[in-house]
Amino acid sequence: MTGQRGYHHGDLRRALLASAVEAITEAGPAALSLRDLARRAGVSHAAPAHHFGDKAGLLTALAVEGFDLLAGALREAGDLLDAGVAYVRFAVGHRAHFEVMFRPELYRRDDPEVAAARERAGAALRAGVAALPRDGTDPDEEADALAAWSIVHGFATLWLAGALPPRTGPDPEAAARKVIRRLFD
Amino acid sequence: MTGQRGYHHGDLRRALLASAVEAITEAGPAALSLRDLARRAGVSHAAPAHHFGDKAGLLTALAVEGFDLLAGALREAGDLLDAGVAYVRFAVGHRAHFEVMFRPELYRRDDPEVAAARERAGAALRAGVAALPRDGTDPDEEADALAAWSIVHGFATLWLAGALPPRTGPDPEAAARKVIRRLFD
DNA sequence: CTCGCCATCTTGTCAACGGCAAGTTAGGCT
DNA sequence: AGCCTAACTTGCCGTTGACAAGATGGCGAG
Repeated sequence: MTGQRGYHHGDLRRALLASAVEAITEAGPAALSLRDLARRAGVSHAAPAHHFGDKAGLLTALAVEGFDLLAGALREAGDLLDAGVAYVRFAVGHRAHFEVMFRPELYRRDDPEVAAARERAGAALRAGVAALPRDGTDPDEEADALAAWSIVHGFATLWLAGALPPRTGPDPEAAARKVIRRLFD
Repeated sequence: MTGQRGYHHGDLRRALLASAVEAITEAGPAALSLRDLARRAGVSHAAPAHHFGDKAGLLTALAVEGFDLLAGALREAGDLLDAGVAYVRFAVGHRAHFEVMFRPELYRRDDPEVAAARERAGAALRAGVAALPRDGTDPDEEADALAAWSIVHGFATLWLAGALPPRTGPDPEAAARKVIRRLFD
C-alpha cells in the first residue's frame, strides 16, 4: 500500500509522473511545468527536483516507462500486421509517452536505463519482422524492418499531429491496418 | 536591396526568421527564445513582438515558409519514388521548418496563410501518387497516398530523432530510397 | 529508549523568459 | 513644414527552472 501520506507524501515520484502524463497529454511536453506538477501534488515547488534532478530527469523517467510499455504491447501482438497496429494504438493511447520518447532533446537519451528500455522495444520490433513469412526473393530483413517501422511511426506521428485529412476516418487502428497492408501487396 | 539599416533595421522580419531557423536547427523549437533572436539581430527584446505578435506568430510564419518549400521540392520531383526521397531530403535539409510544421501546438494551425500553404504541399503530394502507374487491381488511391506519406514521414522523423540504428548508414536519401522501394514490391 | 543519520521536502533567491503597456524615432505623404 | 503611422524602445509583471540552505520525520544502531 503506497498510501497518500506515508511520511511526507507517500509516493511523490509516482504521483509526479502520473501528473506529467496528464499535463503532456493535454498541452504537449513544451507546456510542462515542474512547478505546476508540484502544485497538483500539493508539495513545494522544489520537491520534484529531489526525485528527478531537473526537468530532463523527469522526462527521462517517462521515456523509460514509455519504451517498456511499447515493448510490452509489441510482444503481445501476433504477426507483423498486428504489431504495426499495436504500435499505432500505443502512440494514440499513450500520447504523452510517445511524444517524449521520440524527442531526444527533451531528455537524457544516453541514460543507461533509457538505452536499455529502448533496446527492449527495438528487440520486440525486430522479432515481429523476423517472424514474417519470407517469399525468398530478397532477404534484406534490415530494410524490411526499417520500412515497417517507418510506415507505422509515420502514420502514428501524422495522426497525432492532426495532419491527416478528415476522410481518413475517426478510427486510427482501422486506418493504420489499411495502410500497413500496402507494404505486403 | 533590403539593406542592413534602411530606417531602423531594414529587414527585421526576415532576419528574425533566419535566426529562428538557425536557433531551432541547433537546439529544437522548445529552446527558441524571442529575446535571444532580438539580441542576435541587435534590437530590443520587444521588437519581435511587433512583427509576429507572439512566439506562435513567428512559428506560424515559419510553418508557412516550410510548407511552401516542401511543395516546391515535391513539384520538382519526377515519379513517386523521387518525391519520397525529396520529402526526406527536405526534412533533413530544412530540419527547423519540418519540426515546426508537424508540431501544431507550437503555432496557429488554423491561420489562413498556413492552411493555404499546407494545401499546396498536400496537392503536390497527391499529384505524385496520382501519377503512379496502376496495375489495376485495387484503385484505393487514398490508402496509397496515406501509405506513401506515412513511410516517408516516418523515416524522416525517425532519422531526425536519431532513433535509427548506426547500420542504417550516413546517407538518409540512400537509406530512404531502399525503404520506399519496399512499398512497390 | 534515545540519539543521530539521511532521504525527503520546504523556503528563499536568482536570472531568463513571454507578454503587455506606454513612450520614442524616423520615413514618407500631403 | 507638418503630421501620420509603422517600426522600434523602455519598463514592468507574473511565471519558470535551477540552485542553496534549512526544516522534518522515519528508522536503525547502540
